[in-house]
Amino acid sequence: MEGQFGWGREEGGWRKGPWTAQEDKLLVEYVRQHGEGRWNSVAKLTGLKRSGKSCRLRWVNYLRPDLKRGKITPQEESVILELHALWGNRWSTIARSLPGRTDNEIKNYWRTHFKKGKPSKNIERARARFLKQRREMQSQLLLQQQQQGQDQQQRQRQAGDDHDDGAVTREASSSPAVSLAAKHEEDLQMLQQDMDDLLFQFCCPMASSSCLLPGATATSASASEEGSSGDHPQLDGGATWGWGTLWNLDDVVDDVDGGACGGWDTSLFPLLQDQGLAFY
DNA sequence: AAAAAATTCAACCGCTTATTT
DNA sequence: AAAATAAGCGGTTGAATTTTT
Repeated sequence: MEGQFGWGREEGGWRKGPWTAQEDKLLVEYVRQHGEGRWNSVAKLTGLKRSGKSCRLRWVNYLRPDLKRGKITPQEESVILELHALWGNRWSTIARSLPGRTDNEIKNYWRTHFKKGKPSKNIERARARFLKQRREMQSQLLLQQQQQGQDQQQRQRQAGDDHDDGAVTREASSSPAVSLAAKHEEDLQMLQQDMDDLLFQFCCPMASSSCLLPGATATSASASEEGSSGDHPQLDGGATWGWGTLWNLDDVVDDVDGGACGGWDTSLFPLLQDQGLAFY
């Protein structure tokens, strides 16, 4: 099928380009026998003419059995958006929260769907999903509150049968149920603010001054749009998207050891927690 | 119907970080 | 302790595919 093109020929002893089914088979068999790792010995032991680097990449991004094939779901997309807002282009870190997805896949997804300069239908769809998700959370919360209110009234009535006073004020100030609800609402409000900021960025690309991150400075914001040299960074009118401010967090979030995310209140992202996804 | 443009994504590269010798 | 090797990461590329004109 291939080989007739320049792509896929040998170079410096190593084959390059797309993998054939036979090559895949060899690699899979190697991993079955020897486990993951020691990629440089794949060539020695199997005769496969691929560099260790290439073998590792093929395994990690394509052959691994725990990979989830198929399209990114709306839920996954939400997670990607939230985590990218948190961590910027730390694709592997983001990937850790999406079982079965590779950093490469997420990176590709982000670039094709949300990269600046491509304000497309995709963004509109994402926006619509954001709004929908928000509405759902809102109504859910409302329902919860109503239910809690009813419970409370009931309890008050019961308490009122014995002692008519005191119970109400105590309830309001120290009941765990109430403070929990308040906390939840606080979280929701903060999330909504985040979403709004995000949407604002989506809708008003030129308004780059606002920043989600406490303590983030605008110093590097205008300087370079995430490092990519000026190939297609500009919108038709010459306006650039303001992502730089939002996404380049390396200076802000200094992960001290192994990608730990110091100082972030994870309750800001209830979506992730609801889905049982891990924070680092 | 076909040519052009846009999109997708697997695989590459160079660089950094971790591990081994 | 340091040099060598391996693994990991993020940016970029370009062939194949899909969509638009």
